[in-house]
Amino acid sequence: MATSSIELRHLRYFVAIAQTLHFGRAAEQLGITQPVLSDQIRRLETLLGVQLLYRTKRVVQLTEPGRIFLPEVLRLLHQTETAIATVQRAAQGKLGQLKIGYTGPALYTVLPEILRQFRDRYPEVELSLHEYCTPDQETALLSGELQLGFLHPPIDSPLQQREIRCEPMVVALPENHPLVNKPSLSIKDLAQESFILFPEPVGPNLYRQIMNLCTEAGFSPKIVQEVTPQPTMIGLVAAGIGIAFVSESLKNISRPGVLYRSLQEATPLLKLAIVWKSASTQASDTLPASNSTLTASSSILLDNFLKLVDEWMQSRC
Amino acid sequence: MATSSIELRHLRYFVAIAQTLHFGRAAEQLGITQPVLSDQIRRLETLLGVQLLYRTKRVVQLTEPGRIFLPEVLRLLHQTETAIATVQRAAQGKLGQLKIGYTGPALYTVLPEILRQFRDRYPEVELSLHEYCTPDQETALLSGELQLGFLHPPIDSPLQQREIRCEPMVVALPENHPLVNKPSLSIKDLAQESFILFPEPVGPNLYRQIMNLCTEAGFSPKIVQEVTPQPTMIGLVAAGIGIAFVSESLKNISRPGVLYRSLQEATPLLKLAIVWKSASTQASDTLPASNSTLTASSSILLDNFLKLVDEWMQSRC
DNA sequence: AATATTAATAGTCTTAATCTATTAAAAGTG
DNA sequence: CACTTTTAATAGATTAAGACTATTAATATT
Repeated sequence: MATSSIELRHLRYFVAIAQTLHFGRAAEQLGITQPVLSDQIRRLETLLGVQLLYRTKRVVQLTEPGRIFLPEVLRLLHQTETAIATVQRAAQGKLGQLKIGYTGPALYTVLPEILRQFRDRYPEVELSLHEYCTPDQETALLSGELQLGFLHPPIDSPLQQREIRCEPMVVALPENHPLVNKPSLSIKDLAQESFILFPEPVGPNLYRQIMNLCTEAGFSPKIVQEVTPQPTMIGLVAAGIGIAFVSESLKNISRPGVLYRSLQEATPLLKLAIVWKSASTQASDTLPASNSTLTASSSILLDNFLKLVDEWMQSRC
Repeated sequence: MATSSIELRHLRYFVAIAQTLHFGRAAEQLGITQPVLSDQIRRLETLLGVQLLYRTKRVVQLTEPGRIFLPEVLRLLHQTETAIATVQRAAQGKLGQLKIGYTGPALYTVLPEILRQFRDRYPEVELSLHEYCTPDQETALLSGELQLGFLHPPIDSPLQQREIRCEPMVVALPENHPLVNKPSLSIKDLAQESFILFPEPVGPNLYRQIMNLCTEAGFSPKIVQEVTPQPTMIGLVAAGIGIAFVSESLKNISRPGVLYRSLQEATPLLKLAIVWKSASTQASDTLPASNSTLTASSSILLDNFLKLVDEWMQSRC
């Protein structure tokens, strides 16, 4: 009883014989002996229930079903090779999907440059980008929804992180504002001002930093508007609604009607870090040798990304 | 040393485990035992050089390459099934290509009806039709260029044939021709007429028949024009160039200005036969038992066509 | 008629796929 | 914390399948 099913071997053998139309030569080509080939082809025909070859002692020909089968099989074998190549490229981190979170400020500083470099090196890796605020990124990273985050420390979750940038906040003023002409600006000068600020949950740490600075200067800031994207904040500043703290890199996006001033004393600092979940979710550190492969299997894509960020930072120093 | 290569079995096993994420259940589903599955998957990973699964003693997960591999493999297995189904349908004569030759007159009688019936029953068989005159069909059938011919016997080649129709030729006359009013028409009445005839090589037998008839009636026909398609001949008759012998079924294509008259005495007969090359090209009749399968492998499509023609003829009696 | 070519057959050997039984590790439970 | 349950890996034996060599039967070709 022939229990076994059709295997790729059978198909490879069939192709060889369909192309040579000669059992002896086909067998030689395949590196097997002729009786084996005869047997295997017969087995294939039995499994299919279809006669593929018309053979006499002298001549071999494809039957009509065989002629129809051949291109199908060729396509199949070709796709098998493609699939194997694909999975091997994926294993090298040249293929796949990387889910990345980022905050608004990250988008105006390092993110574009890093992403561009990564795409240049790994053009077939799909980068799926999601704008999340820092706390949301933390949970998404822990759940595995994101694999890498560009966010603002400190964070307390058990995640790996690496600070990649730290920039001071500056004050954005409408161009006709009286403080524009003051040679040096202090926090105390802002006591009576109307503030445009982001909502607390979007960046609780920075929010606290700003609040503490004001409190130390002896006042509680009057918040007239809470909005999220920094360009929107700048827009409101231009409209004369109030003043705002924005990250220094926002200066690059110059907007008519808005001027930026640094604070002379202590200033809020916006730190940017990349954060990811440690590969050793399980007790992988109990296994001594296979550690590297475990990390690799977890995500080479991530490793490659981190490596690239490292290189990028070194080239900046 | 792992000499063997990747087989469909490995892929089937991988799919099962990728879907269950459980060695035990996947093995059960596959009808094998769990250690076998573990071993085979490990072997697949070795052959690929890629870790597909991340496994602890407790949990099984797909690695990123594994996730990418899965849909490829599913597609591959699906196409394998499709290819198998295709070749099996081809073996039943439901799929394939049949090359058929026909003469002009066949096109105006039985051919359309038979083709339509065949298409209805075997919609996926591609009928490739070629208009050839009788002698050309003979050589094309012998060389294998055509598998079936609709032509006009007799033929002397060693081909199988079956007469499917025999129709008398009628005389096509311009409507203002004096012979139109004669109650019964004889060959002798045509002695002085101008004839429009097909060239001899197109239908040597019929040509000879007509010539003999005229000779017996004591004259040699005056041929004013040799043209091929019968509708063109009718057109020339309508133009008053001469008279013509056409097959009776041409009456169906009524053309203003042309009238048809039968000959009262002996009349040329146009026989139509289907002709094909015998399946026993080799000495297949020396083998007693496997004869049917040999015929089948040669062309079931042809067999099916012949069977249908048989049915069609019986329904006509 | 003789020779060469070719696919099939017979019989043996070896590999590898599979099985059963067991182990090691991890998670849940009283 | 011990105890049970669950799960994948390991070990060893068995069997099936693939592959090899040698031979045969049939058919062209000379």
